[in-house]
Amino acid sequence: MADEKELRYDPAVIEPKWQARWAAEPALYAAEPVTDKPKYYVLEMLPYPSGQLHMGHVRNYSIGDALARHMWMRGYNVLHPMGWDAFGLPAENAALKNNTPPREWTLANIAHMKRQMQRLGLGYDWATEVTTCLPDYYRWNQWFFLRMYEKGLVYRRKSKVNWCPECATVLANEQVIDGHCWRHEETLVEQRDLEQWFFRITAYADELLEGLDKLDGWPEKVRTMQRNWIGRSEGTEVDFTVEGTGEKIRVFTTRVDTIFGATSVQLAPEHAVTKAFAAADPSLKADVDAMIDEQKKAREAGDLGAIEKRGAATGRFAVNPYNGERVPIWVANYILSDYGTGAIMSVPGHDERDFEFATKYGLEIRRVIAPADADAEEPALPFVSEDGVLVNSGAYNGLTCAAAEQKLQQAAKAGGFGEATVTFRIKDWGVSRQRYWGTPIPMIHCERDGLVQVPDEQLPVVLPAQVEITQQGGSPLSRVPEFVNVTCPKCGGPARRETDTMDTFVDSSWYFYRYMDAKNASEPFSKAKARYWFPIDQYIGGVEHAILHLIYSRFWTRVMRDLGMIENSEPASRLFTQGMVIKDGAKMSKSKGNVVSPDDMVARYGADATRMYALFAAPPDRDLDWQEDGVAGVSRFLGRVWRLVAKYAARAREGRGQRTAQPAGLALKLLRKLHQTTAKITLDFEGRWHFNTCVAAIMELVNEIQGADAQLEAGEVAAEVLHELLRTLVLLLAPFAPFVAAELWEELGEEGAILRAAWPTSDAALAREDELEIPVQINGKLASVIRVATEAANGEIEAAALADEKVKARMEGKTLVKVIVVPKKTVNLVVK
RNA sequence: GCCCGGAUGGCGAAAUUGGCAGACGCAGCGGACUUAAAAUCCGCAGGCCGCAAGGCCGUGGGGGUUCAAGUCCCCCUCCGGGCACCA
Repeated sequence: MADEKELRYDPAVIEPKWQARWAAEPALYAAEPVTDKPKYYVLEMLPYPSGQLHMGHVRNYSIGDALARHMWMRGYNVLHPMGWDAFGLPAENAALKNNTPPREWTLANIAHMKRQMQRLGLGYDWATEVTTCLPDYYRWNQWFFLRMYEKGLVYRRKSKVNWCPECATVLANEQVIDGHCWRHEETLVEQRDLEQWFFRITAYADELLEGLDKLDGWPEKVRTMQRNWIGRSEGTEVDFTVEGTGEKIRVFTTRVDTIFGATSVQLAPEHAVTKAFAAADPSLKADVDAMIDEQKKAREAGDLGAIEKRGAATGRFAVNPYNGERVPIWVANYILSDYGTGAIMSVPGHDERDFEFATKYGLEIRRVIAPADADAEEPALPFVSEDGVLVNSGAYNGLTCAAAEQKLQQAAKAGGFGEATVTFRIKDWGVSRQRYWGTPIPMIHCERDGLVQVPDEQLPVVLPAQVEITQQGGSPLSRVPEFVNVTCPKCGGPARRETDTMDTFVDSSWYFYRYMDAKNASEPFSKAKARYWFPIDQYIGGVEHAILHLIYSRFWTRVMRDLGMIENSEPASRLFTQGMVIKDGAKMSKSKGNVVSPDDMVARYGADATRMYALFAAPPDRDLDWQEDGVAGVSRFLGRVWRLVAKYAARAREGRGQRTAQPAGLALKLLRKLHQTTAKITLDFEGRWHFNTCVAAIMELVNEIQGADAQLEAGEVAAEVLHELLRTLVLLLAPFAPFVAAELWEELGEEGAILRAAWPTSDAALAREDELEIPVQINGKLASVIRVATEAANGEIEAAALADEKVKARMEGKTLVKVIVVPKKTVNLVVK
């Protein structure tokens, strides 16, 4: 590299060179088998193979790769895998558009994106690659489905489901955002009644909620979102009896202590009792139909709250089981049939909404809760409080709300007209999809035997290759007779195969368990490996999966635990959600035309500069504003590193080995900066993750070394010092710019891969400054700066401050009132 | 409406515990090198006043606590995200 030409930093030369070397040496990035070594599992969310990496991916993977490389250098056994969330609708759309089979399209995209990742120098263990659309993976989806079916965690039922006309399939609740399809932001989701397969995620609702409290390595934001989504609500169900018919209306309430104040019962428009009443009353039916329509429209618009509250009296009455009182039954347009029991008791005295409704329709408003403090003035109604005592409530008068709730629940239970209960907002996970490109559901419909499981030995149920993809309703698989027509495994008679496929979120709910044992043909993964590798130490991805993928994964992990396959209850002990990549103030998107292609960046500035910029431009948890000039700046910086190392590499090599002499002068100054930088970066990797300032710190270090170039040229610094400086600099750079680090490592004459070199340690004694600059303030305003010994006593600092010329000048004619010395920080002179 | 973030130079940002606001980089300006340009290197650079020394102002706005506030407390504005008739 002595020759002039090679002094130029050219990523287009070195990056392909190392890319080829790494490809030829896959063991470099491979995890070791289960050992005594401490393990570190760092995982980035696997991408959907759309065909192109975008900057959000680059950012996500640059963070994960930096961490993985750092942990490798810290001596951990690191698992750092990558895979493909490869089922899903875009492949079918592409098939319609280009007449390419989904499988071909998907696999070609994967091949391309894998090359992009390799070009970026991301250190993945490709031997563990998982591709969810291949039978060796999705057979285990089927296997899990059957195990869950056996445990009653899978069931089939007809119900109201979300239907996206654009996708021509059903969506899970989690995939409906404000009434719109999560994939088609413009498309309103319709409600349809369909027979569907469900996973009983609600069986784990309580546990999923409680687990959040212990997930302190997860962002509070994500935990809050999940808590809201699960929406646990403790309350009481109580049966009111319809006068005349004796029919029961079960209401759900969180405030059974206010039940003596119930002055009406209100039904959802779609409640079964409503339907019965409406059938006998044409004018009521018209009202109810209008309300159903209203709710449907509001639901589709994603704003149920926008409906103006209204109701219709049914003319019927219901009896309160606690006091035998008869109250009118109403139908109201804000009561939802799918929450609680679809019926409520209305207590206008102690609930804002009920108060509003009762006022509108002239229903009775009654006080049944008084303030706990008997001397307090009677508050105006509605009085919404749980810190009161009951009044006008018969035998329960005088009890606190909490005590009354208990007694009332006991009475309901004893009287057989109700019980304490818990209601959740979360619903079971609808997993049926009427699409082709997904995991076939391994069930068979037999006329004689009903639902029959596909026997394990017949797995996988393979997706047929030749299928006509259309936009018409019904699964494309239902039009493949060879697929549909089977013999019943039980009776051997003719039977029909299930033609729905599974939601692709099934694939991503457990893929991270497969990596550690990706080739296992006899089980999803080995239990021993799971015990070693799980939970994931650090999971990294976008916050957009806070509810979808991350709640399904937590559910699935618990299911596997209860199947005896793993011992952990949570998939990941730490979660990091990186910010979005934006440009010109908006998230990058094709429609906004502000997309920056990673390929372009790599071609122009190299992978190192692109990745390092992604880490440098903002802290990883914040949004990042992409500015191409910034990438150019990072590229220039790498060029400076390159020239610096190249210039002194020969001399540094002469100084290989342990530095012995106690450094002084310039050597001390430079080594001090080096050890300070090492300490700072090491600390950041341990949790704070401000990689932007890590890069800045390396830049400062390089500035300092380069600033002494003339003295270095003059040989003022010993070869061993030069060696330590450059060698450590390259090590510090390695997690952020792996190509240039690898090249310079070799240039410095080091043997072996830099990834296997030990992360540098900081010598605290060397890093410590022996003199500090201390600002001197007068009345809190900066007056001067003094230099004192680091360990100077307060008295010395004070004396030095008072002796300072500038300070003296400012103190002229003033009286010193008080002196505050903060060691190593500041001196403040309070004067009058 | 409720819950989380956020607001700092022309721009991206930094300030780990309350202790020199603006590190690092971009853009800009000046200089060196060059026939010239690019590249590179050196330097300047929050605003206002000033030839300068220096002074005053300054972290969305208002108030407060403190010797000292970007940082803590109260109120408000704006931006981003999430939730929202949930009984």
